Amino acid sequence: MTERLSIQKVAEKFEVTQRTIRYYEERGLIKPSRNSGGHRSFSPKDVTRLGLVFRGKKYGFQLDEIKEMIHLFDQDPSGVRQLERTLDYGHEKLREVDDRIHELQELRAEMRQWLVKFEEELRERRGDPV
Amino acid sequence: MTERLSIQKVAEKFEVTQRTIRYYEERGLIKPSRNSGGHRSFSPKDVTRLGLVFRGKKYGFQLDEIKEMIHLFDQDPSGVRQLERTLDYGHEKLREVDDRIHELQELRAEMRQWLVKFEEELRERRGDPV
DNA sequence: TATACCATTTACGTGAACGTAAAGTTCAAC
DNA sequence: GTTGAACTTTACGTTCACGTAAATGGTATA
Repeated sequence: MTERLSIQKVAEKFEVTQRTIRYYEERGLIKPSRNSGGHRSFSPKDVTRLGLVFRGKKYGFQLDEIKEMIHLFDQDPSGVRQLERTLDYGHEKLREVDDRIHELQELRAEMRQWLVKFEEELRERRGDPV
Repeated sequence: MTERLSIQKVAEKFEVTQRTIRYYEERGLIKPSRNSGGHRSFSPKDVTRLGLVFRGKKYGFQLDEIKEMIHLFDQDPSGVRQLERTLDYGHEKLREVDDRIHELQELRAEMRQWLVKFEEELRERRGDPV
């Protein structure tokens, strides 16, 4: 009794519209199976995969990039060569994520500084003791 | 002799097209001054400001959000009330950045795990010693 | 099996962030 | 002062990630 979900249930789960889910299928990010009547039927694996997609989106990746990444995650490369190529790609993506983190930390530091400066300004105007 | 730049120079500096620069002006993100002939003339301050815009973009913020943020950065709020509101907004934005960093770190951890798994797989197939 | 509510595809619409082309104006160098 | 490159505005075009509507067909329950 594997929990198969309708498109509506999936859409509710991720708080998006059905259109979004269908669009992701259109773009080749997912391929849910169909029942006898042609309705989409989502396996837990399909749902997990969609989770990856939404996470990727949250991080600001494009759908095409996400597509590449999830194909990495769910394919079991046959040969050693293929496995090596896949690993290289994975390391590259990891470095990209590292860079993003680093840049965000720089932005954070800048904002902190700016906030501290303004807080000092506020204390002065209020005449609060330091 | 303050280094005033043409739109072309600025575009080259940031590796974008002139259209992009003009679009940012259209949207109210920058307001470079004009020379007697109506051509845009960018002061160092204008350039710095553009730098903020591109950084914001890199982090995945929308132009409207960036607009709010740079207005925050360069305005000197007059009253204490206004200053407080500005600070609140700043803290909110800082938390958003923190959240993004945290999420990216989670993604990073996942990718690391996945890479380690695949590297083990590769060693096994190669028959390498551990 | 009738009814109400799902789901399906097809296809045109939308906002953000520019691209691109046209027609005219200014600048810089000779 | 003429010429060519750089600049200006105006305005329509494009891609991404969906929104939305229409026409049709499947599903569940009384």
